Amino acid sequence: MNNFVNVILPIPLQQLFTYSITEAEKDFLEPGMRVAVPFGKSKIYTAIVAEVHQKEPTAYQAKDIFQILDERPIITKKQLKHWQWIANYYMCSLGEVLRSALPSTFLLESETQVIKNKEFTSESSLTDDEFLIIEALEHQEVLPIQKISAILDKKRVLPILNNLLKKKAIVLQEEIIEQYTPKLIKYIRLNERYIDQVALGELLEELSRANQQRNAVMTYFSLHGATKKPIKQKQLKEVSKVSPAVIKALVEKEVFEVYTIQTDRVNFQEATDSFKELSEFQEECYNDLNTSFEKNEVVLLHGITSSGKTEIYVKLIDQVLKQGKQVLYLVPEIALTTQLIDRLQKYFGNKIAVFHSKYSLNERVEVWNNVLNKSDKAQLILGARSSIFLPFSELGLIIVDEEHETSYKQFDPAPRYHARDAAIVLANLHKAKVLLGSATPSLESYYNAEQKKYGLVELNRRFGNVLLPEIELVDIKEGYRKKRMTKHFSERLMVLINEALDEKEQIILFQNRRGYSPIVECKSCGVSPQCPNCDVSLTYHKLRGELKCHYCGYHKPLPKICSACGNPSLDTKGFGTEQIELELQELFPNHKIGRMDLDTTRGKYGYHKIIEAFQSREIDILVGTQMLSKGLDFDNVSLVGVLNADNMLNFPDFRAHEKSFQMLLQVSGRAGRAKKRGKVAIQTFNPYHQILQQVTTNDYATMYKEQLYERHQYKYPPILRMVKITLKHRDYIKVTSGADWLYTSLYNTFGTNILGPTSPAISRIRNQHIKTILIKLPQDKSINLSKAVIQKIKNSFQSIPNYRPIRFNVDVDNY
DNA sequence: AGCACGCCGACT
DNA sequence: GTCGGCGTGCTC
Repeated sequence: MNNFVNVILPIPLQQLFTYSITEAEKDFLEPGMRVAVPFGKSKIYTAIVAEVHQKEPTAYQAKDIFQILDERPIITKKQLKHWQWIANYYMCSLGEVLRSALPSTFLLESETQVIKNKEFTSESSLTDDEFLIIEALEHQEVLPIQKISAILDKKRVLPILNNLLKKKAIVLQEEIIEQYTPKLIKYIRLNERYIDQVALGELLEELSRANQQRNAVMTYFSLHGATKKPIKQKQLKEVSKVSPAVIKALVEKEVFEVYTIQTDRVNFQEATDSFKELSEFQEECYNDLNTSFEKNEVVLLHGITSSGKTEIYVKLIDQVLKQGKQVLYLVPEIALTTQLIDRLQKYFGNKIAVFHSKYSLNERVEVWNNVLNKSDKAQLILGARSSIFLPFSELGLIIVDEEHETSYKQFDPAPRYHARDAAIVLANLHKAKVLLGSATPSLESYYNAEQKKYGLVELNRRFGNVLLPEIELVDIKEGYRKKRMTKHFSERLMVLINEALDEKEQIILFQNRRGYSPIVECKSCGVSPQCPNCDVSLTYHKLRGELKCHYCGYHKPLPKICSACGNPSLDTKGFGTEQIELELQELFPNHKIGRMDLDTTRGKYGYHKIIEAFQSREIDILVGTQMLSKGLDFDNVSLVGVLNADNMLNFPDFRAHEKSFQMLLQVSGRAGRAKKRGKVAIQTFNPYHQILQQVTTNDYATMYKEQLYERHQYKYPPILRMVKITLKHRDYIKVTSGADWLYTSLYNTFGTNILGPTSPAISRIRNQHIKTILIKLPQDKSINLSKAVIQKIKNSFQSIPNYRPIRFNVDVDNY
């Protein structure tokens, strides 16, 4: 009987691929294992086994697999089901899901290696390039193709290599490179023969003249006696203060032995704190949640900022861990949650594993393996959106914290999934519960709760009855008209800042734009420098004296004269965080100003440093973009200022109002903790805007009602679902005609439910012209059916030769 | 997606 | 004459 496997390859192709396997391989292979398979002319890829079967393909000859890479599945059956759901729902291939889901370390790829043929001698027959290669191979026997390319400084080296191959001068070989390197730590132990007291006495006697060596041995004993644990070489060196040579000498004398243990790169301490006593309201909320979970799979917890949601989560987590089940705690942006990690770590100690993209690949593999092995170290997983892809075996609870955050949605590349929604499906597969938590729930979740699809629990008290901050709107239209502004600060805001500084309290200022100023404009001719690759104005970054594009990374020095008219009359318009920071330094020279935005938080510990400096009160005023609004608690902040609320409100998106409300309330929540009532000042040109009014009264209910009414009126989610199609190409005419064609074909099925084609606000990025089409999925038809139609139209689109090179992205639930 | 193949214009 | 540009087709 012939045996075959269907495998998922990490490429964006819809189909699975079938390979032939031997009888022995059939007995060994299971879905979820990795195999290395030859693909195309020469490459070897890592694939995941999806199915083992006996159905021989008829249209082609299946190739043999190259190698089995695992002894047991590294992907669980539940994961494979979950992947399938994501691929179907978000209209992408399983291969794309695979690429996102698996740490890239697991995806070994072959690299072609060039090896010299030793029997080859007739070097005279070689061309110059060929000779260079052979010469390089004299020094180093094996060279990857890239190196060859570098040596010759040419891109196309394959023809040359083919000639060498013909002349039998070289051999090619595909090498698979294992990327994961376990971290090994050196330990020291005493040679067995000195366990005997007499032998030990003799040893010490023998070392009586070697003071340092004796010292090292004595230190070993005191360490060993104190901890009874294996002793690291490093530790011994540090405590005894001897040089490495001393230890080496003892090893050579066979007094000490060195051995290595593979360790995890990330280790947490044991738990140090016991759980906090819940307040009366928290306790009540906790009980409500448990009651709600009896009836609902998903419960939405709407708890105002500082209501102590985390403490309630902790109690729920503990309850689930005690049943021996795993808990996934999703957070929007893990790098911002060092405070949360610290807190959870105190309660759960080394049961926590953290998973996010700023971790190194090796660290991610370790977390993956720990989860797969159901290790004690990974009972509670704290992670960003991609942690829904970890190989859980027995998930009991998923917490989605700050459920409304947009960073749960992946926009590029595919799979364009929403981690909250994918988490609910994942929980379903595990029969686990989901808790969505937020102070400002997304309309869709609140709607689902209202429709009784989710349970709903509300928590309206701040912990310790701290009052909600007092929010005032400051009209800056007047201020500007009467020239009463101090740079970008209104009189009122200046008063509040001075008051807070006098009281030695800290201040957070929020401006949702980085750089110095978003537009540079010539006062003589009105021309402003644009990015050559994108359809945007360049942002001025004063510190670096540069004009920068925030979309493609293009940058150049600020020109002295206008490139259009030649006059030295360039001026800046609008302002970003950098300008605010500089203004503050001028206005408050005796206070320390900090800035937190994408530009200052690069690197693994970028955030950490700034947050710590602010927490330890080294910084008095912190200026930042929206990243300030996420999950940070500072106990000495009495004032939060929003410099301009209008650009958010006027953003051209159906969710602009909802998002503004959420962001403003979240930033406001940073004000006034423990001690006293905080103050929030929101500067705006339009203080009568209904959203701003709702923010001042913390009126979620009215905001929800009004926004939902509008969504009904204009048929937007959560009333309807949407799919967004994005077309991109370098040729403007090509995309435009493609978009028109697409509109016409979609019109037959969807009629007026299609919006577009439109050029987005930024219609060209990295020299790619963009067109978008929005499809509102009709309520009266099945969503799957509608998606099938879209898929069919996509296929026809791509079979038109002229449109084939146009990039075609489908984004389901593009919000 | 990646990669080979093949066809065409710009240079040693 | 070759190098390298990119359009086209295919991958079990």
